[in-house]
Amino acid sequence: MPSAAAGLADTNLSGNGDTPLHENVYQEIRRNLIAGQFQPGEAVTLRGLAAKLGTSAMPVREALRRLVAERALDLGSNRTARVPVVTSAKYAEICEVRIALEGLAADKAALLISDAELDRIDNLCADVSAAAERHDAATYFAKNQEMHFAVYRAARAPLLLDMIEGIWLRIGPTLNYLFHDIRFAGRAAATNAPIVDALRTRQGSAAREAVAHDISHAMVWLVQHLPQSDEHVGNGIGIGGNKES
Amino acid sequence: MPSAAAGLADTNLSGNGDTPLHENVYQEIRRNLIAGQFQPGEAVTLRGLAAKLGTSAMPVREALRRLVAERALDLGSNRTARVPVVTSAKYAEICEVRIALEGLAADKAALLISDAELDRIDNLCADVSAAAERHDAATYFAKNQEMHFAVYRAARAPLLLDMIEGIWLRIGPTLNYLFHDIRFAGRAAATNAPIVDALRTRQGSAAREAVAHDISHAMVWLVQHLPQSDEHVGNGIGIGGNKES
DNA sequence: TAGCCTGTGATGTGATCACACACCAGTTGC
DNA sequence: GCAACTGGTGTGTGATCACATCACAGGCTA
Repeated sequence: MPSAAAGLADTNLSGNGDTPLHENVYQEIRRNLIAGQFQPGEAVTLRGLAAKLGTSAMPVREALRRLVAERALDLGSNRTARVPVVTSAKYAEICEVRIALEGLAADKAALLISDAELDRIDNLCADVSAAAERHDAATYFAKNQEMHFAVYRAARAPLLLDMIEGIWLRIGPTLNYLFHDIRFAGRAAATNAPIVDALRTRQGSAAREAVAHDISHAMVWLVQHLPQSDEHVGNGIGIGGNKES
Repeated sequence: MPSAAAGLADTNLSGNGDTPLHENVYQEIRRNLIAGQFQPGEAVTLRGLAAKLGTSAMPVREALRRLVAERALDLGSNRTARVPVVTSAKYAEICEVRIALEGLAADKAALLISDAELDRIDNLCADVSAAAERHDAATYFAKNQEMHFAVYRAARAPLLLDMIEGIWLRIGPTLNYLFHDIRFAGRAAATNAPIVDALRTRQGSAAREAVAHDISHAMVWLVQHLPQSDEHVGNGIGIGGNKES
């Protein structure tokens, strides 16, 4: 088995018209990253990915440089890009930032959101609950993300949205991979309803607190399953930590 | 005059031992960006910079890709990298995010800061005031930045610090260039003292509010001098907007 | 004189090659 | 038997080349 891109299906991106090749490569890697196709700690090599994607090393080089700059990949000491390992300590810090940023976005959204957006968020919220009921981790993850970003997009703050996306890109690989490994409990989903309620009544501070509670609620459960240190991870054993307590 | 890197002095980065060349190129461009050596809206070309820096186009290509990913440069429609033009609307949004992020950092710093760090911040604060008295915009800018980051570093939150650095990198070019153009008024500097006071008494929420006030105070003055749209900027005329009202 | 048109230069993009370094295993020496 | 050396393989890095595209200037034609 080649060391790079264990879960990445072979593709061919060479024939896509006008958009630059490195852009497609970037999107492809990013997509697979969010979908949890890469194991945290796994090495991502230039030529390995180039072979998988059917391109030369050059577009991959640019895509990796971009992902490293966005902190979606880590640059190890030997300059090899690796999928970052989110430790419990790092995740706790990330959640503090998320509460600040996503709380602000929810606050702004409460004052600017339209009824149409509200209805769409309601539907997404129902999808999330349904997926949670079915223990369908994959669509839960996708729909939950879609619902949250529908809220944040309503804030009409592109820079803020951009930064929130960057954070989700960082934690996406680990969380999604975690949900592939650990049986999804079907909890959460109840913390989404207060967000919609606050939004519908246009209460900014209530929306902020609802988002903060949603993030905190997920955190206290997740940190138990995250590794405490980023050493000896990504060798095929799994995410580590206290998997069964 | 070549179109790229108008204010960038010729350098030679080729002989620097072990660190990769593209890393040095990145640092060099970033340094010049923060120092206001590039005009907002100015085009930054591959071969132009390569010639200036005495390297081939390859390291420059990677450095630019990285800076674009960090939003320190914009990628125009014709795929040419440009120094971003921070409009007054964008700056207002940035300040909201800054208040959320830097406020959080100040809050955390108040609980973790050491006396030695507090003394160092005190000294930097004095330097800032002295530079403001002398109307010395360059050192005011540098010392003010150093002082703020000394506070944020005391929060012991590397991810948070990283994001704050990213934001300063975005607004640095415009603000610094603005201060080169417009006579620096010597205001501000009085808003730094409350930050230090709150830190010294370990009052987190007070530190947060002091930082928020510092950011808002600078904003209301700056937005008047920022352009309202990013069109027709960077053609050598200047930053635009209502320069003399 | 006005409008179009083409040639030319510059730009980003992608491929390919050569090189230095790191890692890993096999071998040789003690 | 164990340690140190040594070879090969794979890695990122940087240079160079070829190509498509775009902007603009200059000249041509109507």
